[in-house]
Amino acid sequence: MFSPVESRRLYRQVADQIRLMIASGELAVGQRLPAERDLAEQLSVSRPTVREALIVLEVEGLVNIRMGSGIYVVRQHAATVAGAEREPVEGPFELLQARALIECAIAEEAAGRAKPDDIALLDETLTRMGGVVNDAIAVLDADRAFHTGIAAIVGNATLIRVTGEMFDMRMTPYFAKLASHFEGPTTWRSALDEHRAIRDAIAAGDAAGAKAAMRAHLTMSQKRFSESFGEEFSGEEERGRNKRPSKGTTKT
Amino acid sequence: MFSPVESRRLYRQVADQIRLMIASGELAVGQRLPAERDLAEQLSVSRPTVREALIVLEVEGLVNIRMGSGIYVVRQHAATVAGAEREPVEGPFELLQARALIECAIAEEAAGRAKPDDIALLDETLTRMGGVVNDAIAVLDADRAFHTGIAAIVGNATLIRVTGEMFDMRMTPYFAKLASHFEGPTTWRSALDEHRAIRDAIAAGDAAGAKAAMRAHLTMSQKRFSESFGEEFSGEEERGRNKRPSKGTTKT
DNA sequence: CTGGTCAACTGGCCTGACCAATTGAGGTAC
DNA sequence: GTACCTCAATTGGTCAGGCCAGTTGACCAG
Repeated sequence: MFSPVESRRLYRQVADQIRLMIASGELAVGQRLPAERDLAEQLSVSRPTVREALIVLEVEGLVNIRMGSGIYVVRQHAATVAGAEREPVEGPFELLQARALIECAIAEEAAGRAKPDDIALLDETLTRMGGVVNDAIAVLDADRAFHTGIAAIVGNATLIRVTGEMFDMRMTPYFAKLASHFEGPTTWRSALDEHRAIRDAIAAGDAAGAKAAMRAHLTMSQKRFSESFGEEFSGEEERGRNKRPSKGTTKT
Repeated sequence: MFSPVESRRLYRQVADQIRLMIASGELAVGQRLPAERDLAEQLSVSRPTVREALIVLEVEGLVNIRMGSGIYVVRQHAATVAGAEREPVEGPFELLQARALIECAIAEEAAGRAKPDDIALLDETLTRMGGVVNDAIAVLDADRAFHTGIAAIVGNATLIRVTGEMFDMRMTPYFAKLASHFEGPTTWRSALDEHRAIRDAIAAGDAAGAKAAMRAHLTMSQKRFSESFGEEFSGEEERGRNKRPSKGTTKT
């Protein structure tokens, strides 16, 4: 049943093992897990380690921990789980491709629904973005606001959230490292122009145009990205202390 | 309604506090956090509690814990968080609408790329689904495999993940409780028929047909849903950017 | 200046204990 | 007999202190 555990980030291995038992159905949905103390004994680890593993599963949404009662399986499939350790799975290009497909559909839909208020909101992000092209952090924020703002026009919270999540994924260490090389006032101004084209198409109610403009924008992003791919790691940023990305710090 | 407190667990309060400091920029991206022992002292809690909070943030992808070195801020936006009892899950209706938009675009794209192997994979999920319409859990699994299988045809890991995540969202306690009332062998057989229509359109390379079939499938899902419990969601319709309290049941 | 060693961090994990919430069995009043 | 109450066992939540292992940078021999 429960087998002892090996090495390397113990609580994560414990989490993996329990996650596997849930996915395989060995632990059915709704079922109560053994008590923390029992789990610790059966896995030959200490209770704090078991607790840490269970907290991981709780954050992932797989189990529900109820004080004084027990730990219950709430669903079978490991859902989201933010970035952390999945960089080896999805590369920047893959991400941009996915965004192109999804955000094009959103832009297309938004073109038929936009009201003056919505356009005003987009304009706000555009002017804000134009004023901070030299601030790497603030401009990213405006960029994000523009993309989620389009999703907001459709009026669906899920779309807004998914759009934001995909945007945030560029913040993985590996991605951010690359981005720091090709992002600059010049490229941001290009992106801003493309944003304006999208905004205009949506404001005009031109669904096909909005879709095309969004596709062009994300395609260009991809292009700007690949052009600076050759010189991966040439310099370090201000607070960087010579730490290579070493893309496997927490991969399991 | 009764107890808005929920008696927040300590490590979650600590996690919230640190998360806030990151979001506000007080802790910049790339910066190293104080050592666990120092954090424990500054926050007047024990080190295990700090550790548990940091593990939460690590799973969420906000920080990167490096053994022997320290804890580093990776990114600023909280984003995802699957959320066990996180009620901010959008309503079922909203979710299906988002899925319609995104999965239609995916189906459209898949129709132009499907190879025999891909179709065979879809067929496998269809036969499997047909054999277990009476098993509430197994049929859900086959359903999921079909939808992610279509995303897999496009060959983009991000799309597969997003599709699976949106599907899994129906597993929230609130959603699952409602679903148990309208899901049955009959409705599953209807869904299976709609799946077959999607599969046929993709196999035929008919992009527009695949898109239409997927839209029909998710629209029908929505309809089946609202016919049994639709009254509860009659208020939220398209274009409705309301934020329904919809406080998810912490316990069922 | 170069290369290697080592000691002071830092996180990883453990033992053992006590507190607080939940829950159900058993007792009491009606 | 039923309804309510009490209370103790069970379970998660938190704390304290300690040792081990990996990381890092200063220091010293060459």
